[in-house]
Amino acid sequence: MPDTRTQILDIAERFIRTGGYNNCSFREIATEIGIKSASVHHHFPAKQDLAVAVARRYAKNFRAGLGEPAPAGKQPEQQIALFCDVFRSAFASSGLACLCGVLSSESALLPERVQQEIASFVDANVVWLEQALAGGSKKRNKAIHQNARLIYAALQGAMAVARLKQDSRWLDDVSLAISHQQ
Amino acid sequence: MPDTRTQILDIAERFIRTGGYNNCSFREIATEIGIKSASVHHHFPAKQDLAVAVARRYAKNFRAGLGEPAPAGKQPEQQIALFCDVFRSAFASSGLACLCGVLSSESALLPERVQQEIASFVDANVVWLEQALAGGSKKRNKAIHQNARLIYAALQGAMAVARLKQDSRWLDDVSLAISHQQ
DNA sequence: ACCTGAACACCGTTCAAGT
DNA sequence: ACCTGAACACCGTTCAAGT
Repeated sequence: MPDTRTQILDIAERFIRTGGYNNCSFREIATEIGIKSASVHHHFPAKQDLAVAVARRYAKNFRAGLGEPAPAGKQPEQQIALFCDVFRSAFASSGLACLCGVLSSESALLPERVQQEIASFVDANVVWLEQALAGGSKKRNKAIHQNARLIYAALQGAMAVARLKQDSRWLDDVSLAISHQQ
Repeated sequence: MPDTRTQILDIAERFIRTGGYNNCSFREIATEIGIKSASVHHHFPAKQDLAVAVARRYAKNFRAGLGEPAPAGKQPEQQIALFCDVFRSAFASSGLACLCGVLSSESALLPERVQQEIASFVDANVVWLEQALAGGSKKRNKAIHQNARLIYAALQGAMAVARLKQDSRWLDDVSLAISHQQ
């Protein structure tokens, strides 16, 4: 049995990745654990503190899963395929979206600290993709820069539509289109 | 001065495109117009009725803006550029996201009728892109199918990040990457 | 047809109080 | 340190009542 703080983070992450910031309620978290909502505030004073903590933990796990920096000595195609597979397996196993994708599209209603946390996670992902596309070398050019953004944006968009239509083929098709253009 | 119903639709669309479904409140709409929230329910009995009406009107305007079906006799590159520009000019002029992109990433918390409305709007967009990529001919193949999905997903994702970072270059970069791979 | 006030169960947040 | 009950202003929704 994880401690209360970890339970709160787990449940909050699930709520946010399911339906966004407003779908994550202190009262529902409390009910699921079996405490009162005021007790959740003891661990995370305000909702933005909880969201920032969820985002930090999520980013750390995501980076650990990918390997950081992008593992050298592999072909760019393999690394890009690995990146795509993170999204595809998340959808296949849990149906949960990327925390980042959900919160990005809600950014206007997020506290600024939460926005900044999500923004730096996006940056980290794009840097990873640029490393992967450069194949471990130091070269960076406009094509790599734009292509990394394209891949990241397309996966976020495809994840959203796959969840909307409950159809993993959207993620499959976009992953294939990405790999074909390498 | 538009009628009350139109005012409600206008304000609701702005709220949803700013921060999603939960960011759109009957009470706030009512306050902005100068009536009571119970009066808004006279025009739209439940929130899902309002959301469906907003989605229908939005989809109609979007299609009218693009020209439907994709105007024949133009080069695919020009038509794809046109599609990208819809997103870029929406961001530049109003900072508002695509209604669809916002609601897609929240789909788990939407009433099913709203989900279906958004899903069919996505379909219409992809069909438009497939027509554009096929250059007016009847030919459809896997590459066109996947590419249309890639373009749509990438623009939705890029819009989300552009709003998160308040940086239109994300949309510019992704539009360029899309045009380069044609 | 259009609007309102009042009620209901929800929400985040605060705070004094308990252990 | 961790939890609670009670209060506050918010939310969608309903409904009887007004014009």
